[in-house]
Amino acid sequence: MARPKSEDKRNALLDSALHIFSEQGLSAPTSKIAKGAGVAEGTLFNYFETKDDLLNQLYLELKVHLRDAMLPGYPDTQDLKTRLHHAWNTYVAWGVANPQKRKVMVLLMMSDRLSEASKRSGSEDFKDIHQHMQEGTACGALRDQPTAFIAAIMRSLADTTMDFMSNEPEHAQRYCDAGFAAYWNAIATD
Amino acid sequence: MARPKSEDKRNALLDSALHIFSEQGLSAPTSKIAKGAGVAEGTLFNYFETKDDLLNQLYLELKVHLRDAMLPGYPDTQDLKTRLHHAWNTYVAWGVANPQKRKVMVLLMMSDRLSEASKRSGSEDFKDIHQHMQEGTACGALRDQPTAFIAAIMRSLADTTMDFMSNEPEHAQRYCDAGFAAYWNAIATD
Amino acid sequence: MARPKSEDKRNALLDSALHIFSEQGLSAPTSKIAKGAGVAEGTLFNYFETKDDLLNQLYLELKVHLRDAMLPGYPDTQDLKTRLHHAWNTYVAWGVANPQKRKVMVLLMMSDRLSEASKRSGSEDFKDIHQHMQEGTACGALRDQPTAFIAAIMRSLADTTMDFMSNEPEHAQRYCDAGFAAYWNAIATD
Amino acid sequence: MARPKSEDKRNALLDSALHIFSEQGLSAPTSKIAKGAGVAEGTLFNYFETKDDLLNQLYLELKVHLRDAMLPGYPDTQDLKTRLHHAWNTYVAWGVANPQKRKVMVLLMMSDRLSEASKRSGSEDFKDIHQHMQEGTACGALRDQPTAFIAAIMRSLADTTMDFMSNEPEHAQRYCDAGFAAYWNAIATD
DNA sequence: AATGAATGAGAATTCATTCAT
DNA sequence: AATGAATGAATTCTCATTCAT
Repeated sequence: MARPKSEDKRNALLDSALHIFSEQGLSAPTSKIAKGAGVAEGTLFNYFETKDDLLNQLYLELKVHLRDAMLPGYPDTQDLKTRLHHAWNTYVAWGVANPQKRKVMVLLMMSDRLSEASKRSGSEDFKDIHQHMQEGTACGALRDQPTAFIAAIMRSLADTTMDFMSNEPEHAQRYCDAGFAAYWNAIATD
Repeated sequence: MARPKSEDKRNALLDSALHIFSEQGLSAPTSKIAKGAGVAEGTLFNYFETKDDLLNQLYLELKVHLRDAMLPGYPDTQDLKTRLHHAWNTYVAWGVANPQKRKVMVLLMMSDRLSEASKRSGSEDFKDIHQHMQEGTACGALRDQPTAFIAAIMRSLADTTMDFMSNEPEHAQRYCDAGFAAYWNAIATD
Repeated sequence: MARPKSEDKRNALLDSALHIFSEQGLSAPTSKIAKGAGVAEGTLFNYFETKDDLLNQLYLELKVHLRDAMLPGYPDTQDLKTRLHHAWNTYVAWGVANPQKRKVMVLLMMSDRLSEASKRSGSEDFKDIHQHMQEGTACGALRDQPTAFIAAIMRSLADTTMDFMSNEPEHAQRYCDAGFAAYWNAIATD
Repeated sequence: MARPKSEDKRNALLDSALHIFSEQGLSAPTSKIAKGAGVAEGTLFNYFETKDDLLNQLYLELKVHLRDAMLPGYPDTQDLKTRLHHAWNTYVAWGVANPQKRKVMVLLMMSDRLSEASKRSGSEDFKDIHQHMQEGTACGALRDQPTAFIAAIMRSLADTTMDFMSNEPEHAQRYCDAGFAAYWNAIATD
């Protein structure tokens, strides 16, 4: 009875938000997002209570999308380097394939518009991955540092690497390899 | 003396902008900035044509400020590790001492409101420092990568390090040391 | 039975409107009214063409409700004072027992959203009562004034009285008696 | 320096608000009020922080306006009837001369948008007048009722009276006199 | 040059009403 | 008839910028 709230429209709105935020920043007006999704301005607020709600839900979608890109095929049983390499490669591949998603994710994390609940839920999504990375990191320069630090360093190195990959696509592979080599050297001792 | 526009006021405006942007983001209204500087709303536009102009000039000021913190005492003649350690230490010291400046600098760089001219001019300021870092980096995992990459990696590692230092001040020194060790391992081979 | 639109639903809507308007004023959204009645937003417009139509019909319902509270047991054959006392007592009793109805009735009358037809129809309902009050008012200060004026004055005095009764329930009876005494003195000479 | 905030504009806004509210109710849009005052939409918010602020300030202006109409020439030293007659006459004269002000005042008082502070301040304005009315009311049907009740009754009787005066201007004087006679009979015994 | 009032183009929402299901 | 998603005009308020003083 009545039209069901369409998952398509919700996705169209999130997708439109993604594109517009990546181009114009999070201050882009909701009217443009609605137009980009092909719906009326008011319709956006049928799917998201407020703009901030849209922001938070978009964040969670992105987190899940990234996790789903990183989790499959995780070489649980292999040694640390192999596991980290998998994390590195899947993260970089995701970021290179989804530059807008990566950019908006950063904008969101810097924006102070994410609720504590969203942040928690977003971290929750990555519990598995962090656990996979955790075991056996205990060597090298970062021997005594918390896993969060190791993970944050991977993230920052990978992000920097991706920036260069995007700017010089012809050297993308070289940067990717060098980036991981640097990361591995940074945290471990062969 | 005969200069009509007071340098003091300009500085007060930039300073106020820094504080307000660091607290409220770049979308903070110009009226608040003017108030924080103790001048009238309209006066701001005697010193900066537009809000974007203010943003760009603030960016350049921050870049120069950082460079002036990193350049003096540079151990030109010492070996690479010593030089990089100096860069690391001065950068981290600056960031820890000026968290607002660091935060606003990041906000500005992510904001797509910086003109190409500003970005170029900002890079220009760091030519010297990059040159100092450049010589003799040719070893380790990043042997064949451009200095810009090496520098960007330092920046990202240092930024991550500083985030942890701020969050856990009691372990600040440990993070700082571990961060540099990681960096050095990342790029060089002893 | 064969009636498609349910009288129950119509009543539920009017009842919900009453409660919500009394709490939030006439600008309360129709969606809340529908929800309060346990029907869908759109259903409201199957029973009332527009919000204004709902307002007008609610007004008429309230008028009838009040009349039905005042009419039974009217001491037609008694003297004026007795009749007016009956009118006073039944009106006050109704108002005290139905504060929401009284409030919304006032809101509606002040709202300029009642059609002429509704106003006329509402007055029509009170023709009998006015007639009952009319006969033999010809004495006292209001000797030469139209019954409508006498009735309006009763209404305003009773409303004021009820406001004080509500605010000071412990003195309700005193106010009620004093109010009627004042009214009787106002219009008649013993 | 700079344009001073003009008292004229503030008055034009309050005046425009008065006219528009009296015709369309308190839900009339601020844009119409601004237009009616001959200023830009945004200008309204230079003079009144919010629409509610405008409402509250308008209320206070009206209260003061009424008080200024009732206070001068108050026959302090005369007997009660004379004093009440003065109050009655000045109030009715004000209401008849300013039907919009009277209507909007009622709308405001019923609106639940007045702050406690405004209500208090509005009452404060009438302290003198209430005091003048107070002394020596101790007789008649309302002998034992609080002054507030006596005053409220005057107000409601006078309002009703004015409604009839407006509807039948040719009998205005008759209604006015009859109204006061009714009031006096209501509360006192000669 | 300095001031701050004035401006008006947005911005995020709300909501009566329509209409596909 | 009932539903509730979709609509888009309307609303309050913000803010970069202009301009009279």
